[in-house]
Amino acid sequence: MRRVDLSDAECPIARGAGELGDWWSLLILRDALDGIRRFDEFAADLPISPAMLTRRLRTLVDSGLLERRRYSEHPQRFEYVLTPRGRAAQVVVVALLAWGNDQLPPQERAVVLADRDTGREVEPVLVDAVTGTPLKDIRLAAVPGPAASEAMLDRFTTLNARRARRRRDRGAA
Amino acid sequence: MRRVDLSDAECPIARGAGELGDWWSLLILRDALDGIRRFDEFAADLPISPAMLTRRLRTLVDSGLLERRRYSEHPQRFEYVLTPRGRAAQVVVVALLAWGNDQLPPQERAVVLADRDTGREVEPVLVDAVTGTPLKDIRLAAVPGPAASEAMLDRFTTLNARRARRRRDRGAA
DNA sequence: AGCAGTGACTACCATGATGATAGGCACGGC
DNA sequence: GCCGTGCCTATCATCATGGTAGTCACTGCT
Repeated sequence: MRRVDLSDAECPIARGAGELGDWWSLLILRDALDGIRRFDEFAADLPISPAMLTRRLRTLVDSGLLERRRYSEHPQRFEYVLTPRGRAAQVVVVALLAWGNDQLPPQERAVVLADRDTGREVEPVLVDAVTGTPLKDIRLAAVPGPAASEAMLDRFTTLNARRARRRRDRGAA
Repeated sequence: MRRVDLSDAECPIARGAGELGDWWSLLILRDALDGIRRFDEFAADLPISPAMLTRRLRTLVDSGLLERRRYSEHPQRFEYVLTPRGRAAQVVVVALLAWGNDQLPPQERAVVLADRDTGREVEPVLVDAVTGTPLKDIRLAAVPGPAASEAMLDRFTTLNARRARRRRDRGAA
């Protein structure tokens, strides 16, 4: 599928987009998080052709999000279970859900999240881990981290220059 | 691009995957959130061909994430700025970043988030808006919401039956 | 022994998306 | 009148997608 390779991109968003940035992968991940494991279970839940499903499962296994595990010896049967990395990708799936639900009044939501133990509905928000402030209330900016390369630093220099120029232009106008 | 149409899917994850589920859209969105607006700015920042960029910008405008705005009359010049819905999609981009950074020790991160006003680093986590509990500490389940259709209810019935069966099997083994 | 059924695929193929290159077009400045 | 800039569009080979049909290794029923 990939014509452009993002797997070794420096930016984590680009890498993430490379791994999760196609709808079948996201949908399969959603199903896996819902407890679906077997080929025919995925096939029954998604409007996907078997050929496509085989391909997608393989790429997800290759990128370490799913593990192909034999659950029966005779005949050989396999199931696909989430790896820790795959389970961690729940943030992304939940973010997608939150984004979709945010635009709907509560009565119009077809899917919501709940605590499996207490049954109480859960409403996901992104906050800063340190202060607890919702990220919506912060003017957020991506900045270079400790491991940023020269090219990455240049990119941010350019971005900042552009921001400053636009501020000036608005001020002058 | 779409061979399967997810735009009117009931599940918000599927709808979201339909709109953001390809890597160029995610990357363009990232750039837009970084303040990039113009065709050639996008083109300079991404290894994308002009034809592809035109197509992607158009689909993002069509799905209401970007707005094509004229900023110069003579000659006509356009820029692409985020709509409110597009800005809201920041959750997804930030989740992608958080997922990628989570797997790296802090010194190896090339991009991090910061508060633009205070300059302090921000570490994004998903929590429940009501209790403030991090979602990682909750056994989460998707459940049908008020607007769930018959088909959606059936899907969850099947999922629950499967979960119960597996619990029994494990108990019996 | 024969046969339908299940689970998990693979082969094949038409069609459509992608990405590269090249070109267009409207203007402004020299 | 010509060059450069900004923003695209045209064309086209190649690759990915999605649909249909078939395979293969069993199991269990008759």
